[in-house]
Amino acid sequence: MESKYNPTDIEARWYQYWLDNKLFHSEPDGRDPFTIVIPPPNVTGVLHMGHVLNETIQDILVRRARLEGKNACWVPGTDHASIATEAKVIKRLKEQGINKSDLTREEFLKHAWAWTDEHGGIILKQLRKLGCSCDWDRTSFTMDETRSKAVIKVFCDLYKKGLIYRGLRMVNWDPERQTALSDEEVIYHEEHSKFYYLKYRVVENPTPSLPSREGELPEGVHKDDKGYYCVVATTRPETIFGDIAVCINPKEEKNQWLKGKHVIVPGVGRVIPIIEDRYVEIGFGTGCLKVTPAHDVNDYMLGQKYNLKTIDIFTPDAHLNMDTVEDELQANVRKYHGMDRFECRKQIVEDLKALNLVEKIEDYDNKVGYSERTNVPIEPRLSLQWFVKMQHFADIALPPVMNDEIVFYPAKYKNTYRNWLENIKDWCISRQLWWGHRIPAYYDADLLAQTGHENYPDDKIIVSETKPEGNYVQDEGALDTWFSSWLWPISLFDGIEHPDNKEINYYYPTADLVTGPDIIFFWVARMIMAGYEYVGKMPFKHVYFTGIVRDKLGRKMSKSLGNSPDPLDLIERFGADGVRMGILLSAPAGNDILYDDSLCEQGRNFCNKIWNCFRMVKGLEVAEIPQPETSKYAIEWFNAKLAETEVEIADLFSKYRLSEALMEIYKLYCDEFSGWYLEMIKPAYQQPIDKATYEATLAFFDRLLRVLHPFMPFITEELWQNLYERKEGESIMIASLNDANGDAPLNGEILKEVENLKEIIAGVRNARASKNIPQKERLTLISPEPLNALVDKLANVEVVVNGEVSGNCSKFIVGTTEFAIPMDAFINVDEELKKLEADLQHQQGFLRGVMAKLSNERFVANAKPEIVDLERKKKADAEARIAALEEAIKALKG
RNA sequence: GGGCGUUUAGCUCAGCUGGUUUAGAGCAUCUGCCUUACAAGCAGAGGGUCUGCGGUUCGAAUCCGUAAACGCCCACCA
Repeated sequence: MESKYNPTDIEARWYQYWLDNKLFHSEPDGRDPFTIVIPPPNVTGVLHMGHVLNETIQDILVRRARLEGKNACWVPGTDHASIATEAKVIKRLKEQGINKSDLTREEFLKHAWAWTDEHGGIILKQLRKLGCSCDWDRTSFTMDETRSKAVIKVFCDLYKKGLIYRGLRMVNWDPERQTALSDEEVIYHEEHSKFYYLKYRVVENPTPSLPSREGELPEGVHKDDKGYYCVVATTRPETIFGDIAVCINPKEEKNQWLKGKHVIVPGVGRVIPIIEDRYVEIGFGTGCLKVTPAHDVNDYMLGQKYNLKTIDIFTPDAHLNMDTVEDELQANVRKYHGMDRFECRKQIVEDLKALNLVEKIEDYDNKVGYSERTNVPIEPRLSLQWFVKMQHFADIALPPVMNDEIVFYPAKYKNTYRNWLENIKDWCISRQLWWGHRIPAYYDADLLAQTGHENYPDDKIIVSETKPEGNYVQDEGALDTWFSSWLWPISLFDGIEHPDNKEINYYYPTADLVTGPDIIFFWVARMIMAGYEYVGKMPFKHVYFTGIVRDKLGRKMSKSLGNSPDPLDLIERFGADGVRMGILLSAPAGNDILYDDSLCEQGRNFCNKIWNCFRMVKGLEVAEIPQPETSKYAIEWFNAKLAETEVEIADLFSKYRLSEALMEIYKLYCDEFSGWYLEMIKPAYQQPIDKATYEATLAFFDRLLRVLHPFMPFITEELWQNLYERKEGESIMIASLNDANGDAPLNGEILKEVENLKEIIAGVRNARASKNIPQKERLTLISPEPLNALVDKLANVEVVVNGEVSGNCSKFIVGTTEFAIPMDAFINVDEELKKLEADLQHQQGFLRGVMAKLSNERFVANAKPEIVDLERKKKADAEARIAALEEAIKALKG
């Protein structure tokens, strides 16, 4: 065996072995189920560090459950990612010189499926490299037959229940992809923009009393050589073509003079009324708000309230459409026709400046909504869309999380969840896209020709899983991707089409969901809703929210920054086990993780350490010789240590503190097993080991491997297979933790004893280190009491009980016991004194602290008796130590 | 503008209902060692007035209040 672990071949070999033996596959049986459904990655996506974190955690949970004897089932699959995939397909078509608009829906879908087949599933292949133990036989796709049927059935069902409706609403419009988006798909960015103060001339003459003496105008009243005007501040001057009113707050003093007047939209010439509504905030801006009902959510609200007309001045791709402006004004606005909205903004401001209709321009920071997918500013747009009524769903989904039937890790996300559900808005589920589940709504073709979509009567819409007989046309829209995702834990087991089937009854509710907090609304909340609506039960019992993977400077990993390493490359360099350890090591639930390659390096080094432990153990020559007492003792101790750590790890698992569990195991291997146990039982150079010790050591190794296996599946399988003769088909994957645990009682006494021995040994090593005495040189250790022979073995000292302490000695104290190492040739009295005195000072300080408490009557009176007793013991111990130190110092000086 | 979270060693974090030898881990650093499993290693060491201020208490990193910094989520101020 090489002295370095070489993961590449080993990983490929064992993954194939697991596949060949169908060890990932699950069927319902008599065991307890443990189910995880994968958060389906985008079908055409590639593996990034976020996936590595997420999937590693899931694999750890699944593998652990398997070792615990549960029937673990991890269902993989991919998401069709409607808008993202459609964008990629369009981009590719463009590269081939094809425009989407030149294709029919069917032609486009052919291209999309071709793309999906070509790129789909790459990410699932990559998961295998990571070691993920998914049940690949169950691989699903949100647009495969079963999942699609479920989506359509649910749509029809909710429509029948009156929970889905069609309506003309102001929605978030993505002008790039030309589709509606849900509120959740809009991301707001703070932006440095401008506040444009525009002059709206007042048509009527002001009341004669208005101008004050000496030509001074009251606040809010403006006049120039062309007459009176009011000032409207806006961040979006390009929308003035759609202005239909100017709104003031009826209570605002400075704008009283405008009541009942009309003003002229600058540059456009439209005469519009001044309206009054308390919505306008007093004191903000000029107090005059331009009302553009077609292009702003609040303006739309005002428009509805005052029955204003709407003029939509944008095309679906957010270019100016002047055809909607009144004929008599066309001459004024025609030049803007077809302009891009931002280009138009510049132009209109220039033109208004030339007309002296711009009062001023100020810098202004405001929030602008961007499309999550295309990163283009959202245009609020009035359009006919499909919605899910959400109040019902909020009502059924809130209580189980708030009362911890579904447990969130970390719990802080309960707040976020509640906040969203308590302010729930209806969910816009229709998208003007082709790639996705087509909305199963049908319109009578003749009637539609007469009415158009907007005026088509609702009661004539047929919503059906199959196309109705006759001349019907189907709705052009597709459904939001999340409308299929929210069914995922149910539809994976065909629980929508066939409720009560064997699989759904066995695997549902699933055990854990592992996902990022960024999709708590998109996905987690909605799955809970669908779960209760369609199965009547929660979809999962625990939700583990991972953090966001950042680089070591704290920046989010992104393609554009180029700070995201390629996981496959990392696996190549450090091994999958190393990468898994690296990503997990500093990833407590909910905290962002600052990724750095050095973490994977630590993972790789750990693999190497385990590898060498194995080499050492298997390299031992076994002989029929008596077992040394020290080995017997070491075995007894390590048995207790292992049992203690196993309990600790189980506890950490139950709290989902996986990185801490891994750290415990790491220390168990490196410090306890390798650093202490193996040194304790190691035979002298080129000597054989006795059989009993050897067997016990192999058994320990077996247990160690099992407890580590969920974290590092490959190296543990490799070593486990080589530890004993194994039969074909055997695997550590399906070994049982319980078998390995045995029923080792926790021997607390020996654990304490060995900690004490370790301190004594460390004391000797310390003395050696500071005096530069090599390990080979045998020393004498004077002890007031007999010591376990392990001290001799590990510290290379001859223990003399109550030997005479004369001449120069290096002294140290463990607990309250003083030890001395005669070493007159090497001693430096000054240094030794310094050390002892420092210790003495520390002890005295400590004692003062204890005494302060004990001499405080109120402490003695109020504190719990056991606490007081403890302080008394501390006092006694400290005093004993101080006495020992003082004596040692005296002897040294003497 | 609301809400939530964080602030402990150079870095990343534990420290659960206040008391357990005057704060722990891993990494990094420093000092010795190529010691017969492992230099991707071993043995040792240094390093923190627990963000500031105030309070409760016999006793506070821990509970309460307050301030600051950072982060996240939500919200229609043009």
